[in-house]
Amino acid sequence: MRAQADRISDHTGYRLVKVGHVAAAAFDEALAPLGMRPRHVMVLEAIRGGTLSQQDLCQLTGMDRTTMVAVVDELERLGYAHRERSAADRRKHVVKPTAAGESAFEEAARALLAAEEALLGPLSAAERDSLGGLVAKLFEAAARRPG
Amino acid sequence: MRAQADRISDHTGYRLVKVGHVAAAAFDEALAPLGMRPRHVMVLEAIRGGTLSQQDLCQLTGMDRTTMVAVVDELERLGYAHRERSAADRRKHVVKPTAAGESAFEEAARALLAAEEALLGPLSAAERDSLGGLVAKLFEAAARRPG
DNA sequence: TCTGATAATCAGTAATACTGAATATCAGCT
DNA sequence: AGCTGATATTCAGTATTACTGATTATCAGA
Repeated sequence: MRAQADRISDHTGYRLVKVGHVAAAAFDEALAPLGMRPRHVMVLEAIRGGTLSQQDLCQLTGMDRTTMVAVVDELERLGYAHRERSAADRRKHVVKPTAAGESAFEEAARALLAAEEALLGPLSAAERDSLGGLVAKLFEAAARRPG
Repeated sequence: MRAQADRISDHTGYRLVKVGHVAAAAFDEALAPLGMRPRHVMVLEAIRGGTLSQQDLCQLTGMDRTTMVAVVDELERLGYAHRERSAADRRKHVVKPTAAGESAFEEAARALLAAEEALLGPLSAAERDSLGGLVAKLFEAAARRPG
């Protein structure tokens, strides 16, 4: 009747935090050869197709506006994107991918997928599906909260 | 046959990172009224019973030695622990809890448990068990890695 | 043509986690 | 006893992160 863990480090919450850190480090490492971090890939993904200002990108990704300035700076420096002033609203900087940026995104997406494969390697296919569903539930519940 | 998510933000790996952040923030918030953070509680927990030096605590918790100095400083300032020079090895500072520290740990453990309850609230009991098992597997696999 | 709001940028700040150096002490060898 | 290399703790300094607040340019509406 008593399934409660004694030590804090045996609790699911603690382990969720740790696994999140490990996953974040793995994704950083997977993208390091490309000179990017996950946030850059998120932006490259978002600007495929759409015409998005930095502010739009902030809302889509949850990044701070000042962080977004730096991320777009870096994507420009890498030759993966460039800013254009919006003709409709000249306050806005529309961020557009370059051809190199589009293929860099493809490569980064593959690298992230491989890192995720390695991360979830200890789990069977059924277990991964199960984990995906459970984490999605927690994710959506968290998204509905103020934070 | 194709269960792969299109967007990065739909992947389990990305969500694991996010959920980890949310959990960490929830634990910080739960302990804020006590003037502590999870790392302080980890140390308070470890020093119940055992006779541990700061170095021992570093190995148990994974914290850096310089971080541990600050954590023990803060526990002393709160009146929850104090350093004693080890008689056996005078290089070592044995960290011992005060009576106030022991009850503060109990209260902190309750606060963390409540925060975990809230975090896992969206899941049924069966789902929590399932998540706990899956996260434990990932956690142990990560612990075996060099990082 | 004002007024208040919004977009992007920049400068400065606070927190985090670390590296490397300094000090004190130990354990083993001669 | 005295020397050598290693260990425990501490401190100072560094790099990174994520932010707040101020600034400039532009917009939309009275």
